[in-house]
Amino acid sequence: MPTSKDVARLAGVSQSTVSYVMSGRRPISEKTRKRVEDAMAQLAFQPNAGARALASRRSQVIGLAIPFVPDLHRGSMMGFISVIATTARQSDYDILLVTDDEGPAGLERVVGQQLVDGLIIMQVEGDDARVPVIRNLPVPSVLIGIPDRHEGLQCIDADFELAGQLCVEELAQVGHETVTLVNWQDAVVRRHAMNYVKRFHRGVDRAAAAAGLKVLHAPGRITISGMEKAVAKALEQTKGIPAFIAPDAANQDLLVEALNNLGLVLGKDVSVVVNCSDSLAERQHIPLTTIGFEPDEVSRRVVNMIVRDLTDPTSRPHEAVELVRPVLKRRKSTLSQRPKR
Amino acid sequence: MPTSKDVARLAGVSQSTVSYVMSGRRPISEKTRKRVEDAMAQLAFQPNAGARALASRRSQVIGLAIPFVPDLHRGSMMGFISVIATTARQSDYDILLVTDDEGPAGLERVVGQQLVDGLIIMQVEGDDARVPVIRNLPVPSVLIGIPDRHEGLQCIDADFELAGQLCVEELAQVGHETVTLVNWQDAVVRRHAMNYVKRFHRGVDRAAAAAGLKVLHAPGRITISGMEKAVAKALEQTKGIPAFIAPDAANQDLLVEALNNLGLVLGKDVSVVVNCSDSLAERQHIPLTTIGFEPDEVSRRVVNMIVRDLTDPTSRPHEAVELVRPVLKRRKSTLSQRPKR
DNA sequence: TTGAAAGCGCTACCAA
DNA sequence: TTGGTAGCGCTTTCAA
Repeated sequence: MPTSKDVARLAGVSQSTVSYVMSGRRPISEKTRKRVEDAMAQLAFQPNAGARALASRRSQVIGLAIPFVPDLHRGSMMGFISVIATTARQSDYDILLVTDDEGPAGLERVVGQQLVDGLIIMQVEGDDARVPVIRNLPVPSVLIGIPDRHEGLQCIDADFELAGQLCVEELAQVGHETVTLVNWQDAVVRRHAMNYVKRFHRGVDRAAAAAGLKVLHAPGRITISGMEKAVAKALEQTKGIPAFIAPDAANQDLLVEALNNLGLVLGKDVSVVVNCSDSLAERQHIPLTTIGFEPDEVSRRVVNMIVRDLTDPTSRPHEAVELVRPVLKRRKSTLSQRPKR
Repeated sequence: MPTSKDVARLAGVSQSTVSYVMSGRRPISEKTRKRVEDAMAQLAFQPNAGARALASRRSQVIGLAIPFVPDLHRGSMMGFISVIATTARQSDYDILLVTDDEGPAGLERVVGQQLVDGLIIMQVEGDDARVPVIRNLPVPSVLIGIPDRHEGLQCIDADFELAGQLCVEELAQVGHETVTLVNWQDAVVRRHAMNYVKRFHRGVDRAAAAAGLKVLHAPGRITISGMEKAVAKALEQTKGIPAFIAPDAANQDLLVEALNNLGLVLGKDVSVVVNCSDSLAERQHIPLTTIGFEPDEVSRRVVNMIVRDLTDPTSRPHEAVELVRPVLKRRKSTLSQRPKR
């Protein structure tokens, strides 16, 4: 493999000139630049990453901490990862995976070995063991998800509170007076209760209070019979035409099925609005009014945040919480337009 | 950050001794080893990856080429990635992502920069543009999927031919004389026609010939009405109780729905066997007899293949095609036990 | 069983 | 606008 020394010799310049042509860190005359670039092309030169990292103390690699148990959200996760990797490349960074089964120690390892210049942490929970660790790491990191204690950290997440609010407003607008919020399934609640689940609920409750709506809370059943019971109970306690908000993807199909089984016609006898917490694109097929997020946007923004930290030497450890706006997809046919008063 | 020089000083040995303690490449007395290890622990020493890569000419990183368009199989993909990363760590390798949108050039880049010691290529198609490129790369690589021309390459894939065969045998065993094979959806066929689609069909056709069954081919519709037409047509041409094989996940739900709509009772009026090309685990909820693959096994084996290449200096570029056996999950209730003769 | 020292290929400082 | 050169932190040969 050719080295920059070979390039320098062929171009008749010094090795440092070759280096400066690559980095652009000092002015080079058009003439020598051309000679160097020709030589590089002729030799098919590629700079050695290890040597570069050693000399410059920057690896041009970002560590991406991926969740170990991808049974929930597994589909959307993939979208995040590939967009993150693609976006990182645009700024000349590569992505190295850090799996969760190494635990927080994995983060210390890749940083300690100076394999990575920074970290992106996916699926951050309210009380996440990785958070105290990254606080003490000498590299910048950006979190996807908002931990309870996030002073001094940079986080980005979907705005679940706003999503909850929009769901309610949508239903209030067509005249509903009572809405039933179907919770996430238990596994999710257990894991993320203190995080986005809470934020979504808060958005729902506040908007309902503001609009004078009553909110019924149904548990997030994962069986059809459980769901039917929950729906029946909600119906009893609802006056006027019932309305449902179902944020958990696993429950959305069940809810529709349960309503069907009970002989309720969507958009006529009942309204349903769902929140797609993960990927909007993925659940396009659901014929419901949905509020979801563009996963690509989160990915792009998270990369931009860390790249800025990595390239801009000023403005260091500043706290920032970015919330990504949900996108509403309205399907009129699933909203009952004439609720009884 | 402490260096191996610092460790050496603290332990009162030379830097080379520290290096040999880490690599184990030469005998060290128990006494000095202890001193060095204590010093390392005391300083929380971590070797600098760049320096190590530069000096040893091995980065201990494996490049993982992930598909750009993960709309199909997106869920299972995630499982592959995390298991690959986890398994690689057991052999002290990290995983660097190479996105497909850099094209084959991305592979040349990471190898040329000596960022990676080897490559794992996911989702290889029959006629894959990356294949000619990796042939000329000076590092080992392992493919997931089998390209048409694979002389001298190391590939691993699910055994789709065997899967097709098992589907047919399962139906033959309960007495069916005609089976209808519902094709993959068009998008998949277009992309993978020459690869696993063909292999699955071959398995079906051969087993059918051997058992004296007739095979009807239905197109892989993606609308319910299209599916109903296809089913109706299949019924006309079937004598005895009809049986279906539906390998494409997207079609499986549709098929069941279409059968329902036509008033056919699964396991009584009709038998259905499906192949889950991607992840067995993911589609456990389907109440059908399925033939699928353990995605984790593919992932583990692919990593083991490349690690062996990377660590065992002998036995180089050898061709190998490993096929992973499908796993049958039988649900008696979905197989009609008394077909007419 | 251990040490000394020469690089690995690049960056960046100091001069010119 | 360019060149010379001293490292970056590790591995590995050569000697002892």
